[in-house]
Amino acid sequence: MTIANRKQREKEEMRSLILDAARAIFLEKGYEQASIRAIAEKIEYSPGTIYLYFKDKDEIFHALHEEGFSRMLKKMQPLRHVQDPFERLKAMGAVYLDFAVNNRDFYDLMFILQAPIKHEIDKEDWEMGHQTLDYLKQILRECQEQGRFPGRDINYLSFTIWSMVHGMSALYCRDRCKAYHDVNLEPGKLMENAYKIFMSMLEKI
Amino acid sequence: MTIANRKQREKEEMRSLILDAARAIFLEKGYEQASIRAIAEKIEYSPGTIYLYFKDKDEIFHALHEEGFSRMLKKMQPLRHVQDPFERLKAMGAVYLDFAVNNRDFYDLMFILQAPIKHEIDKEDWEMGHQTLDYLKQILRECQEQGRFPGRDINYLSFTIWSMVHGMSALYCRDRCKAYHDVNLEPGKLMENAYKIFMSMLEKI
DNA sequence: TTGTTTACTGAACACTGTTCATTATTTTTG
DNA sequence: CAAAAATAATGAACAGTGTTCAGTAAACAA
Repeated sequence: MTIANRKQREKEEMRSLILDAARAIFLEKGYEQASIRAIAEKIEYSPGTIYLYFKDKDEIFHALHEEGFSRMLKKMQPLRHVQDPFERLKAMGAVYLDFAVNNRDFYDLMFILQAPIKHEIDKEDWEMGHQTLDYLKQILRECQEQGRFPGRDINYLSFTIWSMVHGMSALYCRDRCKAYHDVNLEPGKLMENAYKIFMSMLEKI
Repeated sequence: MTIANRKQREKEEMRSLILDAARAIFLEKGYEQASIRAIAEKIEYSPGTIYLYFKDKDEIFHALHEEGFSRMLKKMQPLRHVQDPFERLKAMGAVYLDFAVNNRDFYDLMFILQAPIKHEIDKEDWEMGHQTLDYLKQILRECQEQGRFPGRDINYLSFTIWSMVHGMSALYCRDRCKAYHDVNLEPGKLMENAYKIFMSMLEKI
């Protein structure tokens, strides 16, 4: 069975070779500007070869999409050690924003780009997205058990919070923070302080 | 001078003929999917003609971008009649969200798409965007004069609020509200209730 | 009517994602 | 080991894209 094993391994190696090149190009140029030919050239194969490992451009995209969520989830792991649920909530938002700022193109790919989302966000494929959202809801439930957010619906509340942090991230990713350049405010400072305001609002809700 | 006048008029008519076709196609297919050839075919001219009236695809995009802001600003006009600044703030957010939901593709074009934004958001071109943002800041200042938002920085506070409503709008435009489909929550209901929560948070800040 | 300016055309260029007959390599079989 | 079968990789081709530009047609001025 060693030969079949090797074939299998080589197939996977080729896939990740393509993905490595694709990641670099996708994250640098964006979805539309990244071309299959550029990916092929980077790994020194012909364009046609890529289609032996991926059905189409969207499938490559989708693989990176999953990788993004996997990375984000990994960054959220340490949160489990934060005892107080409200502190954990605050930390989660901070991790989220940190991820968006430091993995700008991954974030864009995961939450802004339209491409592979069309028919899969309500299916199993959106797994890790749901996982993250469920984790947020769980924290909110724990907060409520401690008396916070009295009478608030967890679904609406989670959407409120998600919208807030996504809003900042999306304005950042798509360069709309520049609207504050005239008052000499960098995106980082802007986001940090806006997040502080939002958290102090959550405390008093 | 009547002949030069007519020429001028015809030039403008041609421009808006192109823009009408472009608007329909841009808003239906999105920026990348909309092709110059499709626009040309719609108005029954050759593709080359379009380049006699617009420098490139981005310039067409930019014209629609401006039109979007102009439309949004128009919808905000009635707000001037709302006396209480906090009520005006609430109404402004509602108008913003309403615009995003009912002019989804315009909103996308104005606040999410990257295309023509690159080098102009900090110049005069972003005029109407700044105008809208300044209006928000003005309302917040009036709120503060009435004792609301004590000690809060207007810039950070405005970014907090913008992020929140943009977050919902962006999640809506890019279909991420589907994450709540499993709990039978429509985007409309989601946004309405999340906005209520956010407003009640602003009241208690 | 002639000459000149203006408006428009559509073929061409360099790109894109994707397919597929052809070629090259590797593995299996005789 | 040689031949046959299976697998892998190619790159030309197709239909599409934004954009340019030599050439043509129409409108204007003399």
